[in-house]
Amino acid sequence: MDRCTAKVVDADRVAAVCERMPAAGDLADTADVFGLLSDPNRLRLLVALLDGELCVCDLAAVTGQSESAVSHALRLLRAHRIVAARRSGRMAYYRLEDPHVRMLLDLALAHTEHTEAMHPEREGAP
Amino acid sequence: MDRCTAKVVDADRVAAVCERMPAAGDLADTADVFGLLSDPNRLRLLVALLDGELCVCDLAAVTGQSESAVSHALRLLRAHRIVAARRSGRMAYYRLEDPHVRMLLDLALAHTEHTEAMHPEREGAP
DNA sequence: CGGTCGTCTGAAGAACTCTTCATATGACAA
DNA sequence: TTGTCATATGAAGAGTTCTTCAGACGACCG
Repeated sequence: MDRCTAKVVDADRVAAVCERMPAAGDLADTADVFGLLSDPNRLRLLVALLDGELCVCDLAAVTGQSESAVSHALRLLRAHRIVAARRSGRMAYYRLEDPHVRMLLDLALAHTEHTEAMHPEREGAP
Repeated sequence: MDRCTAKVVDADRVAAVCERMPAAGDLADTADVFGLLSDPNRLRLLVALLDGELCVCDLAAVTGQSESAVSHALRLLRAHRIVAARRSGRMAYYRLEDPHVRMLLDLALAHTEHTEAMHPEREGAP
């Protein structure tokens, strides 16, 4: 409507796709979620939490990161309600809280395990 | 075995989770894919391509980006085999090529459309 | 052939993200 | 209370990613 200002080849398809396009806010939220899953260390943390809760130091051990790094990562994930903490004395046990993210992880991991070697960094047409 | 060096609370769970942890390479690939989906403009491009191919200028129109920005984004996506180009004269028509990514998009969008307002940036425990 | 159009590319600067170090907090033990 | 442990935080630096600009390339039109 208001966008789509410049030259357009297939105006009808463009209009149809604009119709179907989710709201900017929804797209931003979705992109944020993907962004949280886009760091190998955070991904390791989340995968570790797939089978149940773990404390910070065990998460550090499993994922091979410093406890500080783990704490920072968990803070981010907690702020976005992807993990939640249970405190018991001075220990903090984290669990995966967002079922939506769990599904994304399951789907993504199922595929990368089957899809052997999808080497990036190669160009398109020969 | 070799990692998990420092203090550990629940050694058995740590060992079990380490077992189940995917290879570093697989995790890196998965994180890469999520990273490609983590930019709102790239996400818009991919969503636009869900229903079929579009040329670069129409993609620019639909997503409200400059054609240069679209071209850069498509180059990245092409390098990772997520989209593919069909050339016809001086036009380039792009389509979504990776069915795995299509599934991730479908799953993610289905959820954000249902899940009203998942506001980020709020802390965990009160 | 020369001009224009659609697309692609490289380089540069701005903006963001990640890691680390140092320190803070709050719980528990002695 | 004092010390130590598990976790949390802030700030700074290194590294990465995005956007824009300027120009290149090949295809088509005249």
